[in-house]
Amino acid sequence: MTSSKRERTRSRLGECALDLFEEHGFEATSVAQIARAAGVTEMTFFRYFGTKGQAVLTDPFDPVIAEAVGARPIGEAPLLRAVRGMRSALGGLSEADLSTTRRRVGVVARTPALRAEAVLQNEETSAAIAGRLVADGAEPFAAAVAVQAVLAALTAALYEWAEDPARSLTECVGAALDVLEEGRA
Amino acid sequence: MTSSKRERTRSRLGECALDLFEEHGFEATSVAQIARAAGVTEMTFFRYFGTKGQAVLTDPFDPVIAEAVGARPIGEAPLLRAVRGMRSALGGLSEADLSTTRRRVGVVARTPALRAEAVLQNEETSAAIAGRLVADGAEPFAAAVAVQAVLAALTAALYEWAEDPARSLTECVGAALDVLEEGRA
DNA sequence: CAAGAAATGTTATAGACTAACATTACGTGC
DNA sequence: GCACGTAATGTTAGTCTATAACATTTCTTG
Repeated sequence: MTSSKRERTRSRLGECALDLFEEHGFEATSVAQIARAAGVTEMTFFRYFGTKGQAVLTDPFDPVIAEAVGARPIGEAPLLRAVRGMRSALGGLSEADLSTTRRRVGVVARTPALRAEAVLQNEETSAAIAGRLVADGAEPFAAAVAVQAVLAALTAALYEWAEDPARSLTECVGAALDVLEEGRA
Repeated sequence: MTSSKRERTRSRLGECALDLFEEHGFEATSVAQIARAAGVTEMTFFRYFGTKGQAVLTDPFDPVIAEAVGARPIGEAPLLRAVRGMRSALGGLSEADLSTTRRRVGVVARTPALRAEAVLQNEETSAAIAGRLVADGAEPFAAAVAVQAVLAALTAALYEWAEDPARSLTECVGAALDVLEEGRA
């Protein structure tokens, strides 16, 4: 009722894609297979996802982070603001509802083509956050560098989290951000 | 004698690809066009470059950096060691012989698919540098995070350098590394 | 239940890449 | 300089991602 047909088809495609990618690997599963598993046509798949990879590259973090970074005091240096904003953003996420995210990130972590495609996703997040910093007076290039560095650290943390079942998300991300924050002179 | 046939064909393909990418854009030029311009077959192109993008993704920096990072004192924190090693590595490059590199980076900077593919190149560099840090006692995850952050900053600097003809390479890279090292804006 | 809109299907096409096999060009010893 | 082995290139055929134009079905709402 609350979910339209469109939403249901989309999530069904996403789930089938994730299942197949985990079972056979990303490269070894074709869009036709995914579509068939979801009961639709190849064409329909591409109406929902621009590329095969985007079926697992939907990032739930992106919207949250920019806001948290913006909430940090304006006086802080861009790098610190980005680091600390991200830390608080991820602290608020419950580990529970992240299980499928973990599966998705795991597939990405194991697939070169997906790791590559993921940076395009990151660029959008990056631009949003950097824009926020610039609006508060930061120099554009410095802001861009700071944000990209922090996102690189976050990405490394996500891949670590997805592949080591023993570590929690906040643990991995926290450790990664520590490297950036403490490594300063 | 100085250059085998293989080497000549390879560089001819690379030059033709760069020319065509600059003139028509990466997406709008087909491998068939590149091959024809270089006087060979599509098939031959793929014998030299695994993908269309690799024709312009040959990175001359990768070999140099790992060594320079390794040369930094072992006591430094991973992030600082990576930052300072990279700074000294690029200081030794002459701005003169980097003109085609600048053209290549420019094409990459303007093309999403190439920016994405470039990270796979970066991963190899990253692994080499991180390996060096780990061999000197750094914790693996911290080393990986530090190196990836520094490479993200370097990449941002390279894109800036390629697109702003007024700025020098050392200037761009130096400014980017300053952000990581001092956090200043 | 009709009528418009949203979702899906059909067909056709371009282009990146792969594989198996045939052919030409190269360089090295004699 | 010539034969011979090998490296380089060509040929052909195919798979798969992605796009476009057009037809058809399925929802939804008055």
